[in-house]
Parts: sequence; structure tokens; C-alpha cells
Amino acid sequence: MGVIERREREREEVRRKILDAARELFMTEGYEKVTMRRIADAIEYSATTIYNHFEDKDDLVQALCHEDFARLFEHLQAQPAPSDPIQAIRQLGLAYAAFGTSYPNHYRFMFMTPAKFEHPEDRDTSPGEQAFGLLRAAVEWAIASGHFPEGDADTIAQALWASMHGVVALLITLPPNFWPHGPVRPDLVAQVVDAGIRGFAVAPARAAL
Amino acid sequence: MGVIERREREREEVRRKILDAARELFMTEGYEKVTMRRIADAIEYSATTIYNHFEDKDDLVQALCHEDFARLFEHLQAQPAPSDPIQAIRQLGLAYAAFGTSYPNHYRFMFMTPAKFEHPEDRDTSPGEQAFGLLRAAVEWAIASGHFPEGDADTIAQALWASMHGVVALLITLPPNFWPHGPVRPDLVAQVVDAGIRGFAVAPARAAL
DNA sequence: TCCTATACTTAACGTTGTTAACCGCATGAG
DNA sequence: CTCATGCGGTTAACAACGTTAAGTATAGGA
Repeated sequence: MGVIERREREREEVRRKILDAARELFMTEGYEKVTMRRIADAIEYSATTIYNHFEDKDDLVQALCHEDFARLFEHLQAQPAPSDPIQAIRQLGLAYAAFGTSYPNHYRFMFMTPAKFEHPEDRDTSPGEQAFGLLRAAVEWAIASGHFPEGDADTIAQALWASMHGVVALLITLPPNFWPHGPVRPDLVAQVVDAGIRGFAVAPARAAL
Repeated sequence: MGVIERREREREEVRRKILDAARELFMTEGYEKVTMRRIADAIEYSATTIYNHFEDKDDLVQALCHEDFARLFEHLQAQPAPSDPIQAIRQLGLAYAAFGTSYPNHYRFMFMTPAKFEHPEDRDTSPGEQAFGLLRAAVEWAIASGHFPEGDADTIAQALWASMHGVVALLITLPPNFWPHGPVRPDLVAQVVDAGIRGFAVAPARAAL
């Protein structure tokens, strides 16, 4: 009686088509260009079919971003962990920024638009939460090894995250030549992550950077 | 022949009505709730009348934000300047964050949505540019007084701004209880501004904070 | 008194996300 | 074998949006 499995498979196939078509549009043209009818045209289905697979447009894009964020953070976690917690934080920050600037539309939707506070159950397993866990672990490591002073690791990690978010958000929002007082230097991301680290590090670790 | 002046005055009156009605909607309900027809209803005019005073919806909201940002930054500049450049930066950062979290819709529209790269002529006099000038001046002061090391004041100011922008942007986007690893502490803004300062300060200034 | 410019309105267009109603076909039951 | 059922799909439509074209009235200057 594998019929229900086949149906499930076919259903998943259509879902994939929708997601892939939406991804194409989303990456190249942004959220508001992802229209139900354009997706439908691309996959040669009717527009309303999408509503059999996703609750609404936001649900679709949410699923899309969820996928891509998960792929990134797997890759992020697979990176060789440096032996120095300071370098770990630095590497995390740079990779985070690289992802954000490479996928500006994903980043914008996930972190710059107010989400519908839905699904509080799977929030602990969300890619964002997992990625933050990596940062938090690195901060705890820095505290344990004496590079950072004793304190609230959560708040320090949140502050570091906020700083990195700031650069990424501005970089993907403001055209480079439109920054106040002249164009932005290419090392701004590094400047921010290093300043953040120095700002929380005790003196010896500061010198080590 | 004061007739053209009277016409100009009447025109400005309608413009004011539009802006005030739009402000009301914008502050309480956000950008997408500011619809031309709702503004028109509020001021008892036809929707198309708005197009006699503003080019399009973005132009309207832009003018609205321009006004309110100017008012803020006048107030910001009028604040008593502390004698310490470090405290000046700190005060600037805290006031900036306070404004951003108090007027989230204004902040979102001005700094979190990609603008049409219009009017490059009056960019130097824009409130954003002027506010950044205050920060840049404080940074230059910190360098001159030996609190910050010699270096590119523009980049340092941009990095500090980016950090502050990050906290503000996250605070007005993520509900406080939805931050990773638990709710956000109320002193997060202060943590970020202080860490940013420490991150750029030379050792003596660090101890002075 | 007529002409003209200007502020304003009505009506409409083309999109958008989303829903209601319907349709056909494969599937499982009798 | 027949028939009812349910599910995936489509067509048509709705309400709302920003925006534009066309028309109207009114006030000022000639």
C-alpha cells in the first residue's frame, strides 16, 4: 500500500518546484517581486496551487529562507575550529557577514522584517538560534580561557551579534557610495568585529588580536 | 498682488494636513498601513489630491521622516556637550538609540529600507548626514585628545554607527522575548556603545570608561 | 465678458495576495 | 464492477493597493 507514500512524494515534488522557482525570483529580484502568479508561471501551475502547499506568501518565503540558512550554518559549523576562542569569534563574525552580504534578500527577510511571531515551538531548533549558539559557545570559551572577563555570556553574545548585524544591515541597505562622509572602506566588517572583540576582551587578549 | 502668496499659503496648508494625517497613521500603524485613500479620508480630500503635493507615496513618507529626523537632531545638537569626548560619543549613541526605538517606523523607513538613490544634491544637508557629522566630530575629538589612537576617523565613526544601528534595528524588529537564548537585557544598548568605545580606545581611555 | 491656469474629483487601470466554487481523476469500499 | 469520496488542481472573482487619465469648477487677469 505504498500509494500514500507516492502521493507524499509527488506532493513534495511540487513543493520543491515552488520553492526553487521562488528562490530564483527571490535571490535575483527580492521579496516584492516574488509574486504568486510569477511563481505559478515559472512552474506551469496555477497560482492557487501554491496555497495547497504553503499557507501564504510569507510562509513560502519563510520556508525558503529556513532552508538556505540551515545550509549556511551547516557549512559554518563544518569549518575548522581555530584553537583560539578570539579567532573563533572573529571567524564566526566574518563568515556571518559574508553570508549576509551574499544573500541580502534572505538576510533582509529573516532579520530586518518583523516576523509573525509564529511557531514558538520550533524556535529552539531554528537555524538562527543554532547559529547564535555557536557564537555563544565561543564567548563562553573566551570567558573560560580568561580572554573575556567573567560575566553574562548571553548578553555579550547578543551585543556582538547586534554589532555584526548592524554592518551587514547597513551594507545591504545603503549603496556603498551613499554612506555618510564618503564611501565605505572594504575592511569595515573586520573593523567592527575586531572592535567588538577588543571591547569585551581583557587587556592581554586585546594585545593578542 | 499678494494673491500668489496666499495661494502658496493655502497650498502649504493642505500639504501640512496631508503630512500630519500621514504621520498619525505612520507612527501608529507603520508604512504599509499609510494608504493614500486612508490619508484622503482623514483629511476629507480625494486620494489623487495627494499627488498634487507629493510625487508618490515614498516621496510623502520621505518628507515626513525628513521633518521628524531634523527635529530630533536639532534636539540632539542642543544637548549639553560633555567635556569628555568619550562621554560625548556615549551620549550620542544612547540618544540615537533612544530615538530609533521611540520612532521605530521612522527609523525603519530611513535606515532599513533601500531608498531610491534620489536627490544626491541635498545629501550633504540631510539630517542623517548631519547627525553622522556630530559623531564624526566626537571621534576626531577623541583622537585629538589621545583617547582614540591616530587613524581614519571616518571609518571609526562608521563602525560605531553600524554597531548602534545593529542594536536599534534588532530591537525594533525582534520582539524582546524572541531574542536567541532568552530575552534581551535592558542595558544591551549601553553594553554595545560601551564595547564599541572600548574597542577603539587606547588603554587609558578604556579604564576611564 | 471671456480665457486660462489651477486645485480638485471621478473613474478607471493594472497589480497584488487571497478565497470560493467547481472539476476530474484515482482510490478504496461495497 | 460500481460508486462515493477525497484530494490536487483550475477558473473566476474579490478587495485593496498605488497611480494615471480625463473632466470640472472656480478664481484671476486681460
